[in-house]
Amino acid sequence: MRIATYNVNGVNGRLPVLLEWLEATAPDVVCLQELKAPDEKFPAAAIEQAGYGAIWHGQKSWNGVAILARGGTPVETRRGLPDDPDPAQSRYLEAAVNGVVVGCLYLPNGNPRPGPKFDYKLRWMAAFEALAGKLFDLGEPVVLAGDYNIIPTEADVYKPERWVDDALFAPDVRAAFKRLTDAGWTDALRHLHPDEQVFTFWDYFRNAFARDAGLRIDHQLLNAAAAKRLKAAGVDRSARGLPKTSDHAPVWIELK
DNA sequence: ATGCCCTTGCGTCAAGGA
Repeated sequence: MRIATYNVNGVNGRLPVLLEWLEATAPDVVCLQELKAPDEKFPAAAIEQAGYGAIWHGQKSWNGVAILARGGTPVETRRGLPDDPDPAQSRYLEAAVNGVVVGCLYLPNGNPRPGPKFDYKLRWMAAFEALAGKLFDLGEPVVLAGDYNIIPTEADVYKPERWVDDALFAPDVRAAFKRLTDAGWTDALRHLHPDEQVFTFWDYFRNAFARDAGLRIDHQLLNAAAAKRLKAAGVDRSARGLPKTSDHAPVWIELK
């Protein structure tokens, strides 16, 4: 079972890229972030045509998350975080697919720091951490996949010194991510590629992708039941090179 | 220290992203 997460940066603007990638790689489950579309503008027909059932949690202009299942339909288990600090922002959706619980998240960016946006990021992370605590011991495999907007360590950014004041690399943000892995959640990509430089995002500025000036901010955290089944993980870098593409690349894991 | 690029929205600029 292959589970992918992909911040599409506008599901309608990137629809040709999304469909090309689905066709080329055929993941079993896909978590999408940054739909930037209200519910009624989610391209459900085109996605169904590609062979995927879907559930989505949209919002006008910003945010928005969706879960796709190849040849089926995800069974929704949660919409929004419990104690969400701002329920108007669509950033969390959760579903069961073939016995695996998949949480799809779009964690707030938090810039500029300090400020209200950074405070919101911290509050959102606290609510997410509380939910993760409940999900870990569910008994079934759980995968929390999405755009975390967190650079976990200096190894996850092309030039750490440039990012010391950024909300993605802030000490309390990195500490929150470390608390999750210390609690037993497995950072799938880093677990299988401990010494490799692996990026999932390259900004549109300064020809960043061509220079490989990237960040690793899209993650899949696995509870113990899911980690036992982890076989492989990787980044579909080729999608980042397509015309009119997202600034993120899809990240995938393979579970036995 | 700042802009770079790219998206959406009632829109020909602003705001958000990371």
